[in-house]
Amino acid sequence: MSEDLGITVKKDTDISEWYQQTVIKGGFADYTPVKGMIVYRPNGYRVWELIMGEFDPILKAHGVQNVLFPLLIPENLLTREADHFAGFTPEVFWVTRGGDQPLEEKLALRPTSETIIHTMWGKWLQSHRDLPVRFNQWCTVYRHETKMTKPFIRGREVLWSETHTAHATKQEAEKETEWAINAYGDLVERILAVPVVRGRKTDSDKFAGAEYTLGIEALMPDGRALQSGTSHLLSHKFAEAFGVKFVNEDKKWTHAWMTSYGLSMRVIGGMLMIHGDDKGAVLPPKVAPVQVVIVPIVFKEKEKIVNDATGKIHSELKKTGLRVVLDDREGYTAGWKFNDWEMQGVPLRLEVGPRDVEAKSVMLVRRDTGQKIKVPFEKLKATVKKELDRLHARLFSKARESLVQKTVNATRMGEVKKAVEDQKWALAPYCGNVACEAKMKVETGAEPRLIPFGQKLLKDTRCVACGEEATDLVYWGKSY
RNA sequence: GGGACCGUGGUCUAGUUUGGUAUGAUGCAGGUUUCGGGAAUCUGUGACCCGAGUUCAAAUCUCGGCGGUCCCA
Repeated sequence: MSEDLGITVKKDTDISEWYQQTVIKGGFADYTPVKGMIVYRPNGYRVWELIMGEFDPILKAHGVQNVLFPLLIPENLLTREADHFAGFTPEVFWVTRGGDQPLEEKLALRPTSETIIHTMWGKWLQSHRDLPVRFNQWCTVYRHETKMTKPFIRGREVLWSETHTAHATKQEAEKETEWAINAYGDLVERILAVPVVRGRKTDSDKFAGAEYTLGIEALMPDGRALQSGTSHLLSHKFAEAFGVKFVNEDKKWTHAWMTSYGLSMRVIGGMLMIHGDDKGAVLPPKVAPVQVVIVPIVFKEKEKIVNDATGKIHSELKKTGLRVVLDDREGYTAGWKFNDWEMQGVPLRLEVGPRDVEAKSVMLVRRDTGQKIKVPFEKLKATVKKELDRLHARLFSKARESLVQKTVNATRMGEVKKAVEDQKWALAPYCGNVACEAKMKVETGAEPRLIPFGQKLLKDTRCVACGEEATDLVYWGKSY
């Protein structure tokens, strides 16, 4: 066996290198000649398709309609809402030429689509009867990132779902904002087995132009937080800038209350980083392109009985709706195939050789634990289902334990600093003063990630940075 | 925004200091033989990121570009 065929570094030793190899060798993505833009290879894109497949019906059931707006946004629209433009302008890609001719007006590759969607709503919306309206698009957005890029985690081209809504009342819009962040949190936990904390971003970290931003954050094995979905209460600012108005029941023209929320393929990166091991990816069954792989162990003289058995198992399992592959490739040994599928993260493997066929059973192997279970033919379907569920549950509980174990309650700056050094994050009180965030960054290396929902501050709690009366508990940590 | 490192067949890699025929592995194609954790063997295949400069001669030295990785703000 050659050691450098698979993943050549241990996850604990060098997570950056490990992640890169896991993504590339697992067939999820690869670099392209375009800086910061990756290609989603079949394994990676299929994961995204499965995420879309799970989430799109949830959006539709909530009254969201799918649309597709133009990729290019004229400069004058992007600049119309001042905070929004100030926030995004440093990283906008501009199209300035058409063929040989310079364009009269620069066109931005959308960094996000509020400006173009609200423009059209300004034209279309007239009555309170038109509200609420909810548009979603599964699309790409573009940001000229100057920081280091990382496949799925940060790139210049991002695949995502962006949803935009307009409502008649602020209460409704606020409710929408909360609905979205909980929908994201539930989705990520249910299908990616990634536990998240939910809460509000501090003011310095909110979406450019929003009244406030809600977010979900997952914690990576190296103690960095990964923002995995955001939901913004835009209130009236955009409505005013783009003239999104309607006639209310009192016959008065009123601005609509807007929200927007987004979930990107970043969650795929987080999922890979959290669950993977030294052999590569470990995929939760709900998003695994292949859930079960059957590997025949073929011997010359017993070839036929093994092939008959695996063929039968394959077609039986397919009938149950599972995504199952029979690896009958010739010229590869069984051991080679094991490693190949493990690298890709396939949750369950069924080994079928002459010994198994004679015993009327198969050997089922769990990707997460390596555990081998001898399963009689007649119990196979039920056992496969059960083990897939168990695998998902174990991935989630392991990740949740890690989240709990890496969360430190702190009241002093030194404790936050220590937490960051230990590759953890800290929950510590904060007074709401932006100067304290800057101080924390310098002294501890940590940024405020989220103000979790449902935290009750004891009276007289002091800000971890300045010692003044605190207003919120905040997760502090490094981030991706 | 600042800094460091790197770029050789599809992949990994030797060679770069000291300029001169490019090393090995793996992969890939076709055979033979195998198959319970990356098997063996034979034949074939395939590379110095791009551009300019220095030189009789550049993978090697210089400059620029492109791309990648990491660290700090």
